[in-house]
Amino acid sequence: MISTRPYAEVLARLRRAGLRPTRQRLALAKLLFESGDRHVTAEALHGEAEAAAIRVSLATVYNTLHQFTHAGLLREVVVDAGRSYFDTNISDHHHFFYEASGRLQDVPSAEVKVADLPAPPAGTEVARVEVVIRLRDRAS
Amino acid sequence: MISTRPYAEVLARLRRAGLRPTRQRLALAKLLFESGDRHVTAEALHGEAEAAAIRVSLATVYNTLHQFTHAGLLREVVVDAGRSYFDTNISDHHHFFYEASGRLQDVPSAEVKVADLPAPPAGTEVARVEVVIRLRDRAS
DNA sequence: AATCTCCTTGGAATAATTCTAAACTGTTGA
DNA sequence: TCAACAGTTTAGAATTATTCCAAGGAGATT
Repeated sequence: MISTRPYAEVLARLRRAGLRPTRQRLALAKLLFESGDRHVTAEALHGEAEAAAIRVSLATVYNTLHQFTHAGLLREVVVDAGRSYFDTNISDHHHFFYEASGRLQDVPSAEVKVADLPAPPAGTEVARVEVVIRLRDRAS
Repeated sequence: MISTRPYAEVLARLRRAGLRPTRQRLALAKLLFESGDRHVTAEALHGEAEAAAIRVSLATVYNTLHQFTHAGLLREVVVDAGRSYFDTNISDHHHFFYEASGRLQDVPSAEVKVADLPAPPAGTEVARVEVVIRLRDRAS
């Protein structure tokens, strides 16, 4: 039964990433990774934690999101000035961005073909190619 | 002679965009549009203006960048959390982003092929497709 | 030149994020 | 089991980028 060991899975995930499994990290990891692919901001995750009666400071939420990102558990996506989104889907994929609502949505990499990329300038290498499809409400 | 009417060109550009050609807008437009394709932040442009002995407040730089963007003279590019870049190249193209230095560089749209875009969700239309090639320094 | 509207300004306000120093806790080794 | 260390968390201050505001200034039109 999963419910008898509710933290086993996220605990293993943290250990694999070499992160000390503290209460806060376990709780945040649970929120992040146990409900499918998500795109959260620090504020939003902090709000969820509060709603779930988990006491975590906003600073810790920021720390944790960045640590998870460095550990490869999350991906940071920048689409909106002055707001960072963290994506629990770390596989190769792209995004729809709803400009009106600020919502992000995954687009499987299979549904977009990016070809003929120019060679990276000397001394650099490609860290990632991001495709953002910005959507606006259709007038009509 | 161009030098006898140094503002004629930017003045015409502002008029075409329906923007009242004030001293500040003229000066900023000159900085922006008379040296090829550029990617500036508000702070950077404000610094340039100061260096050129043009007295403009930072608030006006922000106002102007947004007005130019709405008028189609600039394009806003978001690649870096908490920092907006304004691109004087408004033609269809993409970007290299040097993560180490925060520099942006144009990539002609002809050099990247994006195909098989998924259809935009119902009620929306594609405002723009942005491809950002994130570069890191090559370790070696 | 009068007038109207739009623009610019400095400074305060806001928002997102980072910093800091002190208190706390998971882990390790005895 | 417990001491002790290193890594973690915290509240609140600090920082950064940007926006807001109210008042004065300046293009445009007559």
